[in-house]
Amino acid sequence: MPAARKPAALRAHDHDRCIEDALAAAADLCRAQGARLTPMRRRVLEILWQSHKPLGAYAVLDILAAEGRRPMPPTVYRALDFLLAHGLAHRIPSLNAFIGCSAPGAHRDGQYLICRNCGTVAELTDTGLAAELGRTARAHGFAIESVLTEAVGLCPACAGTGAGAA
Amino acid sequence: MPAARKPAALRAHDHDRCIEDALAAAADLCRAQGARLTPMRRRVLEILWQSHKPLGAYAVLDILAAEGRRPMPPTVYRALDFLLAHGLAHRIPSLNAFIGCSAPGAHRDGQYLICRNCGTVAELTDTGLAAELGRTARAHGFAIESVLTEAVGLCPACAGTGAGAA
DNA sequence: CTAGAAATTGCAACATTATAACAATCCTTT
DNA sequence: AAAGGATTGTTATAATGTTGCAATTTCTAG
Repeated sequence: MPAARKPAALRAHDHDRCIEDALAAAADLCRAQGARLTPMRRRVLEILWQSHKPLGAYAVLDILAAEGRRPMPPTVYRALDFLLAHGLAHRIPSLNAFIGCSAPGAHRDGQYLICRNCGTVAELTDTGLAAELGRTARAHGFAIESVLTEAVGLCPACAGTGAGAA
Repeated sequence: MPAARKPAALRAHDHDRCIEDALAAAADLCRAQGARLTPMRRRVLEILWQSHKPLGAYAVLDILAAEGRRPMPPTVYRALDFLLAHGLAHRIPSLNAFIGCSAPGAHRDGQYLICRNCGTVAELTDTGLAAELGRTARAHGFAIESVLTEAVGLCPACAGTGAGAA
C-alpha cells in the first residue's frame, strides 16, 4: 500500500486553504448528521484552525473576547464539547489544549506528534497501531474501546535548526 | 517470542506483595542512582500503590492530611515530580492522575489500559508499538523522543459483569 | 567536628483549567 | 403565535497546578 500522505502540519502548504477546507468539511458533516454548526461553534473551530498548534480553552476565550464578544468559560467549553463530540476537534490531554481534527471522517484512535520546540501538532491515523494494541489487550482480557497516542519530539522544521541542543 | 506476562492489575494477585516489591525496587533504583527516597517521597509512592487505580494529586494530599501530616500542594507535587523523573510513577494526562510504575526498569513509552468502569489502569510496555510509530513519524521527518498511549475500555473483571450496557 | 553548600520541605499566595446551576434567548414545528 | 427543545448567557465555584521565598535537613569539605 502507498505511504500515507504527509500531514499538512509537517510541510509547507496554503494554510488559508487548509482552514477553508476544514470548515467546509465541518459544515458538510454537520448537515449530514443534523447537527447545528452555529456561529459560535463555527468561529471556535475556525480559531482552532488558525494554526496547527493546539489552543487552550482560555486562549480561545481571549481571542473571542478581543473580537467584542465576551463569552464566559462555559460557552467556550460547550462549543469545544460539541466539536469533540462530532469529531471536528481533538483534545490533547497532556497539553490541556484543543486542535482541529484533520480527518473528520476517520478521526478515531489518532496519533498526535507534538513538537516540543514550536508546539505544532500533526495528526496521524494509523489504524494498524490501535489494532495491534487491541489484540495485545484482548489477550489479557481487556476490551479497548478507544486509543489516544501522544508522541513528543521535534518536527521537521525544528529538527533541522539545532533545537535539540536546547 | 512468548506472550508478555499479564499485568497484575488485570488478574488476582497478592497486592501487599505488589506494594512491597514496588517499594523495594524503588529503594534499589534510588540507591543505584544516588537519588534520595525520602520518607515523604516513599510514602507518596506507597499511597499510589495502594491500588491499581490512579490517584489525583489532591487525593494523595487528602490521604496524607488524614495521617496527621498536613502538607501543602507543592509538597505533594514535588514528591510526584521526583517519582516521575525517576520513572517510579507515571502521570495519566487524560485523568490528571498518577499511578505507580509497574516496570521501573523499562518505564518509557508505555501503554495504559484504563477501565472506564472501575478505574483500574494496567501498564503495558510493548516497545514494538512505539518503534513502529517512530518509523512512520521518521518517514514524515518527525523525530519522536517519547510516546504515551492511553486506551480506554473495560478490564476483564468489568467486561464480564455487563458494565458495557451502562 | 563544624561551617558552608546543596537539597528538601514548609508555607502563603496565586494562576490556570473546568464545571454546576439556573436564566434568557433562539430556532423549529405545529 | 405558542410550545418544546436546543443553544447561549451569567454567576459562582470547584479542581488542578505553580511561584517565590523561608526554614530545615542533609551532605560535603576542610
